[in-house]
Amino acid sequence: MGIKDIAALSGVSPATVSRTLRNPELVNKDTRKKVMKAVKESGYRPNRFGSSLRTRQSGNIVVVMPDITHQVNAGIIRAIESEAQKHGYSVLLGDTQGLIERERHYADMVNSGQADGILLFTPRLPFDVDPDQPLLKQLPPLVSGNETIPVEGLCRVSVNNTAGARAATEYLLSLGHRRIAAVLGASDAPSNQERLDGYHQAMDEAGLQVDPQWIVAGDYSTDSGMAAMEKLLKLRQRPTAVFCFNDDMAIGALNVLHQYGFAIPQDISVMGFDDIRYAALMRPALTTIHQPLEDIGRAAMQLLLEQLNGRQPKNNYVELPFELIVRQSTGPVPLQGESE
Amino acid sequence: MGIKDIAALSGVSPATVSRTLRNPELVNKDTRKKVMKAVKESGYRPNRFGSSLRTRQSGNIVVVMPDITHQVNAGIIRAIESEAQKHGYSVLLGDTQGLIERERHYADMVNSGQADGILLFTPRLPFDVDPDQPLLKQLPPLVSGNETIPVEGLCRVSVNNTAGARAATEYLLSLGHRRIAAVLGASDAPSNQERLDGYHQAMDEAGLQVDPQWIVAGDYSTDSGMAAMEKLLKLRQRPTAVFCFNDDMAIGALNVLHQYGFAIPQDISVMGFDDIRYAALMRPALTTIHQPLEDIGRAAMQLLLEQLNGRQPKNNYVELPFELIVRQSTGPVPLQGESE
DNA sequence: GCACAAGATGCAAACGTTTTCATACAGAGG
DNA sequence: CCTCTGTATGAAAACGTTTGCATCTTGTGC
Repeated sequence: MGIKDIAALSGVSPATVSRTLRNPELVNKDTRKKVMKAVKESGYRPNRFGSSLRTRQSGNIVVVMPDITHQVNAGIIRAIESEAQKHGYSVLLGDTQGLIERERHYADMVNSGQADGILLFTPRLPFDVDPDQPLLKQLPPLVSGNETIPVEGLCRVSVNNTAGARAATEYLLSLGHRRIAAVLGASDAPSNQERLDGYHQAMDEAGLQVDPQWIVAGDYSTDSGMAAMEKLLKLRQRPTAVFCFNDDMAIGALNVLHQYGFAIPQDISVMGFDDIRYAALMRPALTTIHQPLEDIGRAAMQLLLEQLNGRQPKNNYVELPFELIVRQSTGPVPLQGESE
Repeated sequence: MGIKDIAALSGVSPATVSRTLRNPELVNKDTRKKVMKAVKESGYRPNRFGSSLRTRQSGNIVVVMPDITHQVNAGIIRAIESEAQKHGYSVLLGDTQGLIERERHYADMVNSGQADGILLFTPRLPFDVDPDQPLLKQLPPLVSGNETIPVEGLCRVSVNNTAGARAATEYLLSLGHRRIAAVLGASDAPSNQERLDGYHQAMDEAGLQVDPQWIVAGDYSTDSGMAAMEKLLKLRQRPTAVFCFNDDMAIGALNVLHQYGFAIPQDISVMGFDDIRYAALMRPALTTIHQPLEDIGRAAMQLLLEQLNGRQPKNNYVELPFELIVRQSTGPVPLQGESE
């Protein structure tokens, strides 16, 4: 059941069969019909490897993520896959489990021709590059998402983390909060630095001095959110609002606060970032910054498709809109908070 | 940079290079070293397509899931991917978004040779089969997971849903509950039927009559859990405990109960199934049945590997242990509940 | 010293496509 | 009637591996 059989079946040459399937406009209408008929009847599917070997195109893309188990990543990859399939590409899953060696392993797939392009949601470029050559020329079709790698000219897509964090902080300020803590994400994540910038911008513009104790380390995990909250509660001057740089940490914070008997948001306000599905289902429901996961995934894939089709996209940075979602975990600053 | 170049570089034939890479034991130690050196220095990676074309092996497996966005699926696929990579396989992601046409699309990948095997987490076999022939002979290397397709001899892996649901129900019974409602999952999911069986078994054994009104339809989504809970609250004789067939629905139920001002578990107990990450983070934390996602994924992959290596696994059904996780959403039956 | 086995290696033919180049034919313009 | 252009097809050469078979070498037992 190779292309030769179809050729024989329809009385033409393999070349014509191939053309019928890939460039129908090159073949006469009647011939086309004959071939199509034979294809249908035999259920012939071109062998991908024969084709790939010849064309040097795999029809695969690989998406590299630190942990597909996180809502945010799962949502994004789902959109990617949908968009990819629409354009005839299959997606190879690359969950790095946080290991750099794995990042390299997946990067290798595109080097070895197993994938035509790569979607990177990790904060590094896992490629060996010659520092003397222009970087971009050495990279395969690639787009960086979320943890956007700041390389001039690199295709990137994400929400504006800085503006998002700033909007979050400004919202807390608008509620009257002045002592606003920030729980940071993974220290090697660009998104973390960006969000921190946004926080600082808002505080600066409000003319507020930030007590360094209000800035506490985390790593985007729920546990780190809990630990951070514990630390904040021990401060002499407790913050009246806590802005966690993602929802998981905010959920951790919520739990610690409950445990210590605090009322939210009466005693203390909590904000997240991401708007994962469970944010709305918490008690109290979490105020947060929404990320349009589907749009991110789709945009990333589209940017990659441009490159795969040989066009260098005009806009190599796609910035998607975030949205402030006000729920019940934030409220006006408590009175004693003001007066203290 | 083909195999020929390496051959030239190391002064041997392409055949020997190939053997060095794939069956080192066939080649003399010294030769092996020479070749390896050339490979290292040139950074040569065998072209997968040349190889695949010849061997008819893709080195890929495809995993088909209804929605990778769900914790349970994401956790499983992560384990699969890890195990697959360990054995040199790459995984193609197949998120069906619930569409049967997509299931078929992914099934086609293994038919067209793009994947060597398939891991199915959907409740259907998306293959065209000849009903006169023995079914198993017509299927590619395949294992069915979670929504286990009940075909004699098919490789399957899952927890014992029936026993799990039964344990859940028995636990509620042990707390003194008698009016125990069940919120069902997707009606076409085998897991749903199995869990329902378990529920009935426990109720029967306790000698309790099940009021049909206590059995309410759902589809494993949070929304359906909410709707179901609303329905249950409208009953003249309200249940004192609600067993939702997954955590998402239980979380929905929890939210509705909060909304109506019920105290959990004082007024009403709620149980889930799955033990997703957020179950422990709910207020109150959700009592549930734990599924060992990692083990499920690994077992499924191992079962597939057996088949890919030409061995028919001796045990074609792997049943993994569940665990009853008691948290705060369940408690003794309220007194008025007993007396009513 | 000979036959034979075993161990290494090379030759060359696949595997199933795509695509360049050449050919064939038909119609148009002179 | 001849040439020219354009359209439709086919022949054949890749693409990069793997592997059956043949060959050559070396060692072993008699």
